[in-house]
Amino acid sequence: MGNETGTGTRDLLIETARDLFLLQGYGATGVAEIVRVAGVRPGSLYYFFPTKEDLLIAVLEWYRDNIYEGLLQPVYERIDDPLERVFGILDGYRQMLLLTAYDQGCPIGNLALEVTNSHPRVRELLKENFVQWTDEVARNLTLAAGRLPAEIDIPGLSEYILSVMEGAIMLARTYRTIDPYDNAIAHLRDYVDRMVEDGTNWAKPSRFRHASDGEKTL
Amino acid sequence: MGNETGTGTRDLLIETARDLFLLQGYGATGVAEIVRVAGVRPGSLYYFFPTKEDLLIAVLEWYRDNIYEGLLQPVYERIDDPLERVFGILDGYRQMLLLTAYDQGCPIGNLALEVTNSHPRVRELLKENFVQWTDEVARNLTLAAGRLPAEIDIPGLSEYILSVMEGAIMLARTYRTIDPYDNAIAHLRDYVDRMVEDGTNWAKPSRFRHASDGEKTL
DNA sequence: GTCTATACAACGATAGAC
DNA sequence: GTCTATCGTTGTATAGAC
Repeated sequence: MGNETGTGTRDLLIETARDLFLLQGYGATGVAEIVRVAGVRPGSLYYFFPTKEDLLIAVLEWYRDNIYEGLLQPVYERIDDPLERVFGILDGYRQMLLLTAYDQGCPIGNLALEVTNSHPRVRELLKENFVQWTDEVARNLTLAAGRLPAEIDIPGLSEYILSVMEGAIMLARTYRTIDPYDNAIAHLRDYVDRMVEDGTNWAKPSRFRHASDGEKTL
Repeated sequence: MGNETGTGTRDLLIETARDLFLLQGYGATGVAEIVRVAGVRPGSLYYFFPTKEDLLIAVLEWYRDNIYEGLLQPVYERIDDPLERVFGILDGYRQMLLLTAYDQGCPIGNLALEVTNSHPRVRELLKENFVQWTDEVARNLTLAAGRLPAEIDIPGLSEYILSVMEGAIMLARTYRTIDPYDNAIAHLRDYVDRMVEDGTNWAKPSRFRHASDGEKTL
């Protein structure tokens, strides 16, 4: 096909590299393989991306710019409750693990551990992706703030949720079973439930506590 | 130097590879670099390890066989309380992040995400290392069982703690700041505190709850 | 913007003398 | 068990015609 700007080829290369990086990692994916799978010649790739790292940067920018379509929208279509939307996002990663037989985890998490000692711009984009994720979770938690304790540190809790998810994916992929992921999310749910039921929370060495029972069908 | 069994060279190669894999990853570390840093010739390396992957396996076996000396002993020397020993282990990773300026995370976690789609024996050893870690945490939690709710699922909680730690290391290394790690451990502490103070826990959809106050200076 | 052809270094691994 | 020398492949990246 080919259009006047060559955008089609550029996007094709980004999407091909994205998929291969996700499956095999950045270092294990060769430029030759990318152009072969994309059906493009090396000259075209290096026309758009002077180095392989520039292609990685474009992939990370793609993830950053497509979080809604790829991650949030499918969940938000099914779920309205903001707190359940957070757990819906987590369930999305669970489905990915099952569908790919643990071959694919979190794209950003994989790259984070592999290339974090790399070029500054890459780390910057990894951070941007993580921050975008936690900001979205925080937005949902804010919408659910009525059910959560007033003094809750929503950004901190959001970041904690990301930590749990990334670690749980790591274990599930290593064990080749969903159990560690389900276990981790169940504990996370238990933790949030305690906050909801409790009216207290926060991880700082706060030790103020008061009984306040009550059933909750979160 | 050189002894009759060549064990010295073998161990030297394992330790050199271990350090380089930790700093740069498995794929990014070349065999040529390993032998150069170790001051050994390629012929010697391939005498002991037919392939690079065999060397990786030896490194993972090293971690498995040295968890006490490298990880537990320094903590257990300072801390006696079993529950605090768990948080002491977590603090060890915190010190490593700070001392290496976020260049080094968890050796097993790094390799887990990088080579988990690799040879079965490698994944098996990654799992052995994780299980050994969670078993040790579970042992400590069992010793502290008097303070924890009776119905607690100790293996599940131990695995959850590992998930939190691995994810938190990932974020701290990406952000190049200790904040995400401290935030995650603080939330974990809060969660455990709630169990200790509460007398209830467990992440299954159990919703039985009963008040039981009491101060606790964990 | 895309093509063919290829440069040049690094890769894992091996051969064979000692 | 260790040495030197090197094989064959793949890696990223480039040159220059079209």
